[in-house]
Amino acid sequence: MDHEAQQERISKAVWSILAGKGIEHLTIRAVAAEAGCTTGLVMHRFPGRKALLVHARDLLHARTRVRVERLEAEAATPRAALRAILAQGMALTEDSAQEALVWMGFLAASVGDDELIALHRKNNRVWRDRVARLVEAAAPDWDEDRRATAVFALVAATEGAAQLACFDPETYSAAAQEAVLDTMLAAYGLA
Amino acid sequence: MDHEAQQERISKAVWSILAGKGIEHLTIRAVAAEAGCTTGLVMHRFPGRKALLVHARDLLHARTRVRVERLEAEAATPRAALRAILAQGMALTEDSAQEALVWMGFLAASVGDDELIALHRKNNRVWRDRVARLVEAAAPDWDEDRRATAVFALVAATEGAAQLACFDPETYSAAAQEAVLDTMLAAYGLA
DNA sequence: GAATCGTCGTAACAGATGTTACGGTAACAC
DNA sequence: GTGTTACCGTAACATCTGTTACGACGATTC
Repeated sequence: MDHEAQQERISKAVWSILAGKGIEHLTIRAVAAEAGCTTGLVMHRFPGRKALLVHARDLLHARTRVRVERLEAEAATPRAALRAILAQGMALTEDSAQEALVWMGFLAASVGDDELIALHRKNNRVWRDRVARLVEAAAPDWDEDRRATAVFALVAATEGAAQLACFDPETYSAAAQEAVLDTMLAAYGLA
Repeated sequence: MDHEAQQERISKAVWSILAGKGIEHLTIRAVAAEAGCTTGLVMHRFPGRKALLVHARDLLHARTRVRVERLEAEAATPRAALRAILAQGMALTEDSAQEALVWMGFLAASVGDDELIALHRKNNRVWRDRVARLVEAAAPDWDEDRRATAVFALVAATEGAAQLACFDPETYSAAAQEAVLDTMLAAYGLA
């Protein structure tokens, strides 16, 4: 009856399949089975397969936004906030490792699709701007080039680390990821 | 007539589709069309679709290996070699941006597939070990933890930067990527 | 109580996909 | 010339996929 709740349940099924089986197995029928409903309901809630991806992506983006905003609000200093939100983006727990897989699924689905690429760019720039804002607060006297480079390095390293870790957690443990984050923040003068 | 040459041509078609249309559009027929042959020939050269992915991946791995070994041989110092091979892994040119997309396609195809994941881990550890060897040569007095963390950071940052860049080259230009690499090497004391 | 509307499950459909089987063709051996 | 073999293109097959259409069921309204 509650359409929004149904959409959310279906989007969670999309995440689950993306993380567990990969984008190649993301079919309407698989989503319906995972969500515990029929393909009919899925198609009544979403106009098509791509809308499924878009909504699941938007929802995940919104979730991480509130999570990150809470971390930011709870942090004592901009530097603590910076570290907290970057750590949140890595694959430190089972859940965040799965999220990294989901993001990768969205990314893989975006190749060759202008609409999804545009969506990715928009969301990713929001993320980068958030990190940039915190870096600016943490080091207000830096010039723009230095800030931009540090932001790029931090965003790239955390994203890359998450990806490496979720495919080879033995080689790249949670402790190793945190060590990377801490040494980078220290090396760039943001610790 | 030359089976190996045919396999290579077909694998290049796989790369092309992976970079241009994404893994979801990687079908036998699309590969055959891209390679300029029939699906019959593709299936005579490869036992199935997954073998297509595996061979294309192995071939790309071998290509980057010889490229990286030449860069390493031509470098004057271990630090120069380190920078050269890491730069090679970023999306600094149109070709390397496409390669980053291809790697992502392989990665996306590996989700939920134990055989492909194992292959990815093996190849990726080879890559990490190569970086580790150069870091060790560049900073022989470091303890193992410090080395491992630096290696992880460098590998993660370059891979992450390549991924960010190939989806949003305006925001993450080649110059910005090189700035990230240089500042990271400097920050970790490896410049 | 009858009509109407929203909700959703079932089934169908057209097209695509991986894979297999078969047939033709050219080179080669004798 | 005839048989044999390797090669590969065509077509078929079963299955899967996204999407659409239709009908049943329940609530609501008059």
